[in-house]
Amino acid sequence: MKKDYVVDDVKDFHLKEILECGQCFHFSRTDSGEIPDKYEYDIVACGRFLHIMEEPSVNGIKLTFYDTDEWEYEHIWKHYFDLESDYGNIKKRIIDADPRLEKIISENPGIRILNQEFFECLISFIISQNKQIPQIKQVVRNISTLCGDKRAADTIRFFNSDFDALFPRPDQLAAVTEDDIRGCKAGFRAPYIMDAARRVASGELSAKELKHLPTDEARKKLMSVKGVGEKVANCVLLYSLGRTDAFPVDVWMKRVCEEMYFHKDTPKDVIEKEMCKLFGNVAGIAQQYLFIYGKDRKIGA
DNA sequence: GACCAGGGTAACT
DNA sequence: AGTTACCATGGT
Repeated sequence: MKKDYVVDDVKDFHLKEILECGQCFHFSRTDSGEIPDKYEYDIVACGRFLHIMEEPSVNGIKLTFYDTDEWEYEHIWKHYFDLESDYGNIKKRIIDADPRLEKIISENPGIRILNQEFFECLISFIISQNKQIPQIKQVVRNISTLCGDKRAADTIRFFNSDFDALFPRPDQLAAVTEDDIRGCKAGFRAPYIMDAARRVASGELSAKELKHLPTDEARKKLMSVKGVGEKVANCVLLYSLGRTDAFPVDVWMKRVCEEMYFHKDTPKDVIEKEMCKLFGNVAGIAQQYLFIYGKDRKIGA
């Protein structure tokens, strides 16, 4: 059994805000919630099962990665949780662009943009179209159970949720049938998922290639997949390819931006363009603070 | 039963 | 180029 790995005095970090702001779908809170400021989550990501705990500490928060060694933290989780980025500086740049964001950021100051695995992110946000977050999570779970690598029982301490498999690799998902995917409650998205899986499995579409392209060209290439439009492409760029200049506009962002900036019904592409102009290279991160702010307050709904 | 959900496509003007 | 019906499924 591996030891646990502890990281102390982490700033600008809150597990609940990071995981439950709609950027990822393969996790579950497992603690009772009875101890103030303590959180435990099971996360399935990066081809691994992780149980993680957050507690308050003197200067920031303390994270415990269970059954994790130093190599795994340094090479996998540090990047996944975006712990290399200076969110103090990022917040400053956002607030410089629009001082009204200071109050909005202060409502969820622990948000970070995860660096997710490309294939899972692509499929997850294809699923996301016209679905609510709890349903997206269910389909992601169903697809994992369908054809992902199974978790060996009792190998990870405190892993309490019923996640029984990893998200499938492209070849695993490409090998099942469209009806199998429909059986996962994917509905009309099933053929989209098959198309994406086959194109990634064949090597026609890859994270490595997309990372070398300018954001506009990478977006265009992603949108050549059936079922991937402007919004889904921007989510993949932001959440898995490190493009913080990508600004996804969903129903909530449309409502929030119309209330704060446009004061009238405005096309989504206009909103995207203007917000990118305002926030530049940190637009996608500004989007995340605005998204959860608007959703929590049901602005415009 | 109508309406909506972290939308996108195809078929219309 | 800009609008509109339709797409499965589950929740209110």
